[in-house]
Amino acid sequence: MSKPVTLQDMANRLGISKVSVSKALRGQADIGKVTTEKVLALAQELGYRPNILAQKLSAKHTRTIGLVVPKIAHHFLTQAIDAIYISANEQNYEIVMMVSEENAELERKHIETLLSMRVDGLLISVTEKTIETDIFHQVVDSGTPLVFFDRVIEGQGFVCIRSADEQGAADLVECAINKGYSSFGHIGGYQQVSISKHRYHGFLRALDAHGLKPAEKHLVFGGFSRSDGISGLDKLLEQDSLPEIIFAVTYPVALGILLRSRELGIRIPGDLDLVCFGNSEYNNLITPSVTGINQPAAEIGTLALTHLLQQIENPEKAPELNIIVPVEINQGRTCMGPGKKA
Amino acid sequence: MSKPVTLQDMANRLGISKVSVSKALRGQADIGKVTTEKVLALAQELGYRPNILAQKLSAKHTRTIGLVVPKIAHHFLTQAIDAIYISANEQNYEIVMMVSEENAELERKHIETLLSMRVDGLLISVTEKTIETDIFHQVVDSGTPLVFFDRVIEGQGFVCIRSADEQGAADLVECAINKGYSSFGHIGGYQQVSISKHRYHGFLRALDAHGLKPAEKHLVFGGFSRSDGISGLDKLLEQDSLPEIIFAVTYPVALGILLRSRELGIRIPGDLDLVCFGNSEYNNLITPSVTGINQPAAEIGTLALTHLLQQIENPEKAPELNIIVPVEINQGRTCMGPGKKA
DNA sequence: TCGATTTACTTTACCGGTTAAGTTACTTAT
DNA sequence: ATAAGTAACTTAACCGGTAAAGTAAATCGA
Repeated sequence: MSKPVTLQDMANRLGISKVSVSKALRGQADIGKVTTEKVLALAQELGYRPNILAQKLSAKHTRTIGLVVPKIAHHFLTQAIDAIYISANEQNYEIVMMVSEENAELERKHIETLLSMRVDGLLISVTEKTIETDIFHQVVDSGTPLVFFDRVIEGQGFVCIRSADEQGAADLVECAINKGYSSFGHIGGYQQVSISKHRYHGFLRALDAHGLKPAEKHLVFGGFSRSDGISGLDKLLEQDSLPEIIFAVTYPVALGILLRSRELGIRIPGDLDLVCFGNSEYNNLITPSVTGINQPAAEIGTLALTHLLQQIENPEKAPELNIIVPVEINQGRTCMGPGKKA
Repeated sequence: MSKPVTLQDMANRLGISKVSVSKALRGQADIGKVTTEKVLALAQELGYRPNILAQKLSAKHTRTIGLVVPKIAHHFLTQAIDAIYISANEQNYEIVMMVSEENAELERKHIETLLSMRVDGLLISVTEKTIETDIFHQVVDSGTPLVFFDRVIEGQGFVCIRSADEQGAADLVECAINKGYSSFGHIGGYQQVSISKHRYHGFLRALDAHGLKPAEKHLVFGGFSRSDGISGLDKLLEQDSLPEIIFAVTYPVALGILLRSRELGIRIPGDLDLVCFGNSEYNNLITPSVTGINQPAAEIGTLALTHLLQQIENPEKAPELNIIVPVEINQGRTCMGPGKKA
């Protein structure tokens, strides 16, 4: 349990000042060759490791980025986080990630902690329950660059990077319409969350463009997970009829629908068809594979970091910016045309 | 871009010393009620946030744990990480996670950085390529508590927490033997990695107990990912015959085998059967679902953190400890008995 | 009534680095 | 010969906190 070696320790041993040691380690020119080599050798021998806390305390910036995500066991986020870590590493920045567990209060607490750590910037994907936005304004006002990604807060002057939720949903529904479907249902997310709203709007827009309208009874709103898909389908089954096809707000919701329908003997595709926003690495292994949307998670993560670093290096207050990254349709076997089995 | 407020700033404004401000903020008894309230009010007004770097610099410990994982887009690890974050948060510890990307050199670099950050302890799951162990010994020798989880380093005096790899593999293979299989292949991991070795040994032990032995040509060793399953199957196909059933070292490897066999028109189950160590949340949606092993990821994560915190609070050098958490078989449809289709 | 407490602060020192501003001996240019 | 440089260090000061020791005024006890 020996205390770590400090500059002073080494200085004492060599009979020089700690500043000389510090300079020698950093290869500054005003330390003699002989001394420098002695210092380097001793550092090696004693296993000297600079105290980063001390270094950062006197430095102007910390080369540390705070990352706040609602959860990590989530296909999209996992990929985005991965990309962020990789890019940050390349740029020699450290990431301190905190998980808000879909809890707005914890999210706030984490942000405070990260500010206290004097991170150079923050990357945030908000919880599904975040409503208060004053903390985010505080962050920006205090001069800390902030970029939202995926789950963003729009219209309040922030920098936001997200998937083309509305356009993607519209394209997907359009694609279904072109295959001949005319009766659509939606199992959506809470409407205060930006992605839920966008996806629902895209759904309505595409239908509207073809003179279609979903039946009130075919619309259900809830959370983003598998269980919400299960309960969503159950709610639809309480009605007197099912739509031909359901647009699910997330991939897990679609899986919930798939599972529940299997239990109930409803064939998908055939009795009921299905599209969703999102995908998973397992999709081409499940039967039926779900027709959905590929989100460029890695790209969004990298882009978010890039924009953040840009702000950090360019310390003027960034104006509101909404970057919307296009998505693509992933053809599965749950949307083959009305009444057709795969 | 205003500089953050410091104790000194507030002290100047109030005409008292910064130490008084510090004490007031921490509610120490030797500051008068009136002053304390003034300080609290001013702190609120100015949005004071203590500089954690400075706090930690003078404190003996940092209440920070370093976490090093080989990757995050990995079912088991994602769950374990999640559990670690949750427990750490409960215990008021911060986690700094670094991702080694299955790269031993990066792993080493990350560990150095974490030590430089003066973390109170380290939680490590090693890369699939880690061979050199001197850095880990350095960590322990320097007095920093260290706990390995999942991918551990055994027999070198460390504290390790992992799944019952050998027993689980043996049980799984035993179960297959009881269904009538007698010709086994293995697509395994690099043998320097503990879990690869254990799973392979469990495989051999179960076979041996029944007087069976795998053919040399039916053994392939490589990495842990889907691509390794694909290339592994390809290697087996270069031989003159396939085994009846393959034991894959991880779930992703099993998926790789599944994908490749589908491409090649090899029916699983039927032409070739399959079991593996591991599982995923999508397994019961995949056709065929893979017969495998459920690992208690969250439990292992929590346990690892618990043991680490125990060491931190109890600073005697921990003796070697190997905690092996039991696993269970998850019945899928890829091991129904020799030659049977699901 | 005077030393002993108590109250409410302040001063000093330290955590382990970095930067800026000296200092000293040795060269070099004129 | 002497001002001016230069090489190789050292000292002082700062980053923003915390702990320990010091101090002055007010209160207390016998």
